[in-house]
Amino acid sequence: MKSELRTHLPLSGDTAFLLARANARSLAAAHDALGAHGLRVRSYSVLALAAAEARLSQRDIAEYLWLDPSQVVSLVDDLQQRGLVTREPDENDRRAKVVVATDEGRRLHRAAARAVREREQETLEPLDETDRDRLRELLMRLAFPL
Amino acid sequence: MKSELRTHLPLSGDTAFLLARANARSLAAAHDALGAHGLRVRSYSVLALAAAEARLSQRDIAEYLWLDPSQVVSLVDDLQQRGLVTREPDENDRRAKVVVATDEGRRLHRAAARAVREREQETLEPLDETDRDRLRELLMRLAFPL
DNA sequence: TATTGTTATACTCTATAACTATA
DNA sequence: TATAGTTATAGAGTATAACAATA
Repeated sequence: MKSELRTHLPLSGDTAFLLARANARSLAAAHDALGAHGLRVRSYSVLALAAAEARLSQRDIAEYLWLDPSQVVSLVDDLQQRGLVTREPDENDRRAKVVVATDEGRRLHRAAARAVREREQETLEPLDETDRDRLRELLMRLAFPL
Repeated sequence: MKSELRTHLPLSGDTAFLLARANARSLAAAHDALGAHGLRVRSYSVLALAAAEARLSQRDIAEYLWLDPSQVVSLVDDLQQRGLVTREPDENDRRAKVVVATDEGRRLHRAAARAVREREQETLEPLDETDRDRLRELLMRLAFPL
């Protein structure tokens, strides 16, 4: 990078810019780690929610991942065709469909999650353990306000 | 959000996920603030670099914003057609083109930057001043490692 | 009437390769 | 041979509106 930039970084006053750039590095690493498992960031995220205990509907998943419900349809379609998740009827609401990971989906999720965590260490390398915890805590409050 | 989710948040162990979700909120706010000024996040970012002192080439801009050089072409095309930036020849390298903001471009940038900063306060509302500084410092190290 | 999942469509963003002019 | 800018293209992501089944 140009030396003038190093000394006076444009946009660095905008937290939004720093977030975006840090996120770009992080996303690239995650995408890279997931490729070997046949997943992308978004399909991995949906699979992770399907593997959770909460028995989430497609609507829940859309809200949690900040996706449009129509996007969740095709993501679940894909995972279902690969035998990684199933759509189960919600007993309390016949409109809703609960997305649940199959055994194979759970196995893949565990392996992929491990890969993501390992690769994440590189992105987080500039921070020591204390700073990583601090960052997670701050991001948590931004990501889930209230 | 479902109450089970509030107590045990899936994916919250992945810093990448927290970054992505915080960034999604932040991006939406910035996009919203910029709309009134006829800018998007990416065109605003390019304009901000053109308004900086460093006299950056398109290549510099691409690297700084994590964009492909070919994307910068059309972003600069658009800003140039609107009279907000000009392409100036680099005296030291006749291949390169320096992107410089016009007076009108500088005015728009100042107004847009103000709007982004104001709107950003809402996103950062869960954090007090000390935490905001801490977050910026941590993100800076992730965004610009070395 | 409102909500869930779905389909369809258009638009933006991303990734890649090739070309030209310069270095 | 390598780099800066450009063009072209395909694929992924995003935003919106409409519809059927159900609440």
